[in-house]
Amino acid sequence: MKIDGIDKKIIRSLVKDARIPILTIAREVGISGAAIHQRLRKLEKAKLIHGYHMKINHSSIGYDTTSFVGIHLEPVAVLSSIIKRLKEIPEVLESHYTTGDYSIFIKIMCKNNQDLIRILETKIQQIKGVSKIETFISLEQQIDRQIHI
Amino acid sequence: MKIDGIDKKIIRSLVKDARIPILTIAREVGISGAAIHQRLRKLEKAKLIHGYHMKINHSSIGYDTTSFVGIHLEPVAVLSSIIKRLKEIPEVLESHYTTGDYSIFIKIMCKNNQDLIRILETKIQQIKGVSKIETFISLEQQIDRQIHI
DNA sequence: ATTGAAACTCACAAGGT
DNA sequence: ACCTTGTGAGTTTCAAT
Repeated sequence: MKIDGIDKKIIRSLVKDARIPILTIAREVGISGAAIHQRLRKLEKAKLIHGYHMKINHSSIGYDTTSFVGIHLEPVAVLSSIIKRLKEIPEVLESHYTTGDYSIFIKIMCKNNQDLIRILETKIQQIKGVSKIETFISLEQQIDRQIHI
Repeated sequence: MKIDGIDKKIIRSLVKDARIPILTIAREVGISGAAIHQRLRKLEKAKLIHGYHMKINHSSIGYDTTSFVGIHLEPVAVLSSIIKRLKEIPEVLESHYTTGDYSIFIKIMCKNNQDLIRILETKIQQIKGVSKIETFISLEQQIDRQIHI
């Protein structure tokens, strides 16, 4: 899959604002709307685009605590069944199988610190195979962006 | 700001697919397009919506290594100037000021492990005020989602 | 690959209930 | 808060280049 300068401009536009009209991109780039449309189909077909998503301001719906939790697993633990349990916890937004000190590393979003403690104690710690956890609460997020094309 | 069931349906639709036409949502919900349009304006005005973004399949553009890096700071370090330096590194996608072992916690996306090492050694470690870093490479991401409304 | 035209669909604003 | 309507704008397909 080759991506030229026009493709990059299309991608940059849509990364910034996924609801921008194709014709607006077309005018900025200087080719017809039909051409942009066709290129976009091509990019989607090549699976270069993962989707278009609205991002919610989580604090405006009462979710104010973002945290990262490193999870140590017991030697006998089965990863797939633990992931299945984690998926059932809606506050768990990301889960990574990692190198380093932990086996699983998750990003979790809770209403507040108390809510976080509740979820850690009554949900995460209860999962069979989880031995020790370590929590890092984000006091402030200064950077939030995508990889630049 | 009160959010009713219709608002939730609108939000869920757009979180899943930010380019879905308003009229399609209208037909699913069962009210007019103009009503959906008005509600959306209201939600945007209330800053409940952070934006609409296209998500790129990073591996299809050659970025295959996602990592988390815990950064220890020297006692004299100035946070704001370190963040400024981190912002200049395009591979740094998230930065959090955290409680726990580290002061700063970043998410970083690189082409491969060698690229990661290069960025850690020639960029992150070179920042004045950074003392020790600890790296967690994501071997697999099993969960990636937003908070559910 | 890109274009312009055609047919269709949508967004947005105004006025009414 | 919601609806209807109108119009300008956007989307999508397609034959032609």
